[in-house]
Amino acid sequence: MSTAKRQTQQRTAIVTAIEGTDCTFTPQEVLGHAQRACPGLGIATVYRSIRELVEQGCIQRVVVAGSAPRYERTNVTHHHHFHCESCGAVTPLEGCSLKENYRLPSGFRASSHDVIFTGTCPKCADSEA
Amino acid sequence: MSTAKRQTQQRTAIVTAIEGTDCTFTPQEVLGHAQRACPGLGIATVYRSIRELVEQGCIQRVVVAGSAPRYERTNVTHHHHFHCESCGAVTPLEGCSLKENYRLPSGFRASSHDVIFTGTCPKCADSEA
DNA sequence: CTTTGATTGATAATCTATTATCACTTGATA
DNA sequence: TATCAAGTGATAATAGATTATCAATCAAAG
Repeated sequence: MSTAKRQTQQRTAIVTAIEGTDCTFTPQEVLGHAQRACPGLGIATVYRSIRELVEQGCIQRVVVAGSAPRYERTNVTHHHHFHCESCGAVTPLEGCSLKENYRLPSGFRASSHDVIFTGTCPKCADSEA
Repeated sequence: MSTAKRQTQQRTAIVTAIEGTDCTFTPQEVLGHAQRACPGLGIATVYRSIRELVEQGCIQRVVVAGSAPRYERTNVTHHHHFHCESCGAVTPLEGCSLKENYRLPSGFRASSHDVIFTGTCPKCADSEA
């Protein structure tokens, strides 16, 4: 996963941070992780790299509930998401929960689909109990 | 569906406009429809009424792709959405396309779920051809 | 019909995400 | 190593959605 012509500490740190995520991420989260390897890193550079990676098709924007816009690597297997209303975490759910034989009404052509479950994650369910 | 104490032309027009939608709507769309019955209507009043209706549980916020935030009546039968990348329209899809026997990993408790198909709607597919 | 506080419209303000600007820094090449 | 355009950080600017403000209006009650 390369972002552009020059290899800079910043880009390396950003790409490494993104590759380290297990699911979706926000620009702010990337900033936080990448700053460990690259302390002075600024948010503008994160946005620049994210835009490049989107243009390259390495990552894509995904929409999860009312939270801030998120991105996700495209080189991951098909999966869906669980959004915890309590802690805000977005967790990947393996596999696809759609009916195998589901068909859209005639005329509709879907290039992709998303399934988002909303509720309470195990961690928050425990702390509530 | 009432919104508050006084019955005003504005609230009536807004509620009527919302009841007339077949699926999701944005504040701007409500403004446009309600202004037919109530010409001077301002966007602030639409936002005020929408907030009241959300607090009353009559409508809820839904998230559809990268489009502006949308709302939807809660008194509709369970369904999902198709988002046309070409024209931006959001169309309701009857029924539920999830596997009947689908179970979340242990520990997760979902209070709701959303399925969003993205692609081309019949209208746009026709005009492309 | 008068009163009065709820409601409204216009618009300024706010909030958050994202982009543009620009002087300074630095990777890659000669 | 010297050069120089790509890249960067700080921050101002932008954009869009939503909320706050406030004087004017109006529904409802007497």
